[in-house]
Amino acid sequence: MSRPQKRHRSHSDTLINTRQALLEAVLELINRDKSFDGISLREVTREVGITPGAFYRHFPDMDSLGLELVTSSFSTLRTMLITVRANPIPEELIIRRSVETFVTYVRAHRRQFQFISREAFGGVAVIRNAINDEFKQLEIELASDLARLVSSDDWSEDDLQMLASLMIGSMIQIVTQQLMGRPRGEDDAEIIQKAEKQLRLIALGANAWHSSGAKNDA
Amino acid sequence: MSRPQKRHRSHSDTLINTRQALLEAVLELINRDKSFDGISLREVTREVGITPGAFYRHFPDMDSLGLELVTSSFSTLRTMLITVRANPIPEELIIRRSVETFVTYVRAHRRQFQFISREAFGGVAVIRNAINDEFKQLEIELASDLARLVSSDDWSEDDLQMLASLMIGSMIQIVTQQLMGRPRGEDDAEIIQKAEKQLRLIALGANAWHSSGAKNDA
DNA sequence: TGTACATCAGTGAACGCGCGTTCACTGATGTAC
DNA sequence: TGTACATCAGTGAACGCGCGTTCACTGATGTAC
Repeated sequence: MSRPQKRHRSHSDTLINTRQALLEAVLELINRDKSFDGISLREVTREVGITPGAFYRHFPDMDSLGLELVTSSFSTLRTMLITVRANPIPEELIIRRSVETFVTYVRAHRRQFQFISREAFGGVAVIRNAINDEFKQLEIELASDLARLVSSDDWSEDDLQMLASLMIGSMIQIVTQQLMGRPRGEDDAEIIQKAEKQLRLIALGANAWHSSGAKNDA
Repeated sequence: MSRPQKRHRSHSDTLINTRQALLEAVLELINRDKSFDGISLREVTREVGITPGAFYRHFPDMDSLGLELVTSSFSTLRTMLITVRANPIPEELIIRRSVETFVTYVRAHRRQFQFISREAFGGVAVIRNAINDEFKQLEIELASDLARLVSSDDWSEDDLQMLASLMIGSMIQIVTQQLMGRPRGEDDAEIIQKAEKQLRLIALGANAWHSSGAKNDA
């Protein structure tokens, strides 16, 4: 735990560092079972080791800090998705490898994913909405990826959107289940296996979808 | 909004009523975009119109009140699931009717479902864990229901559990999407259609599952 | 029916505490000459 | 290279406020006789 600063820091030292430390302090406090809603500005500065007033050199208020955390966390999430897609994988293994990458990545960036999954439904409207806008965006991107993968005249735009939403939804479910388990989970293997099965079942459903006429009798 | 009491209430009047009012006040405050974590005892008593000290006549602390809210909300949820299963429905319509019932029920009990979906991933560990225990229980119940529906030697216990978890997960996803939309949503029809499609796709996947050998190559 | 008494939900004042925000300040750094 | 000055992250004290919890109390009700 950090002690109060006894001397003034140089500003080239800290202009970037303190700002970063404030962001990370919030992640740390969320990791210790707080809601963003329940974290005080003073707690955050205490964690970093600066006086409360110094907070205002970096952010106008806590909400602004929270919004920046949303942006940077989703940037991490996007990096992961690019990683997943970049590796050319034999079709046979695409689901398993994707799930493995995903679960590994979540474990490596535990606190950011914890922030997103906790605040996606949380009490601070401005942050909740920002997170859900980002998820909507991910769904749109995934839908356009899927359009390239399937023979697209079998799928309406609406149905692709629906499928993308189901997949992102399952992904969210997997993360939250992983994060809910005990911190240093070695039962990752179990989660991977379950998630893989669920995605495989969805893939089977998608396969059957375009040939079943199910899309037309709604 | 309630005004402060000017007279003492009789205790037969209130023994039950004030207690109920405290529970509902928390739901109301959550509906106004707070996290349980960010709601103060004084806010709750102010909402009800009693002095802060009177809170302790009904609950030892806020956490106890929260846990009771979990219990009563899940009792509402179970009642709904019984409603869904009770009506004998032609197989053809089972998904559509279930989704319709579900969405209607969620709208009618908006605040309780809002509480569950917000606090399921929220910052108060004791409440988050209580909610997730309840969800686990629902999955087990659903899995045993499914065991009766499918020819059960085609499905391992593990896979039934996996399917139940996927279905409950989709359900949660549907609720949160519905609650995220604007309060008096007339776009319920749109949500119903999307949710129905997603569950139909999962059903197709489940159908393909036992005949595909997918369950064996994990 | 009338009276004395026990029960107990709610009162209101008090407490010490942590909160967000403000402000004049300090002192290390980078820059201009 | 040495000096004077501007910049600005962080200080520390102060403010008024809402918080959770305690406690002796009040007064409406139900009950025993």
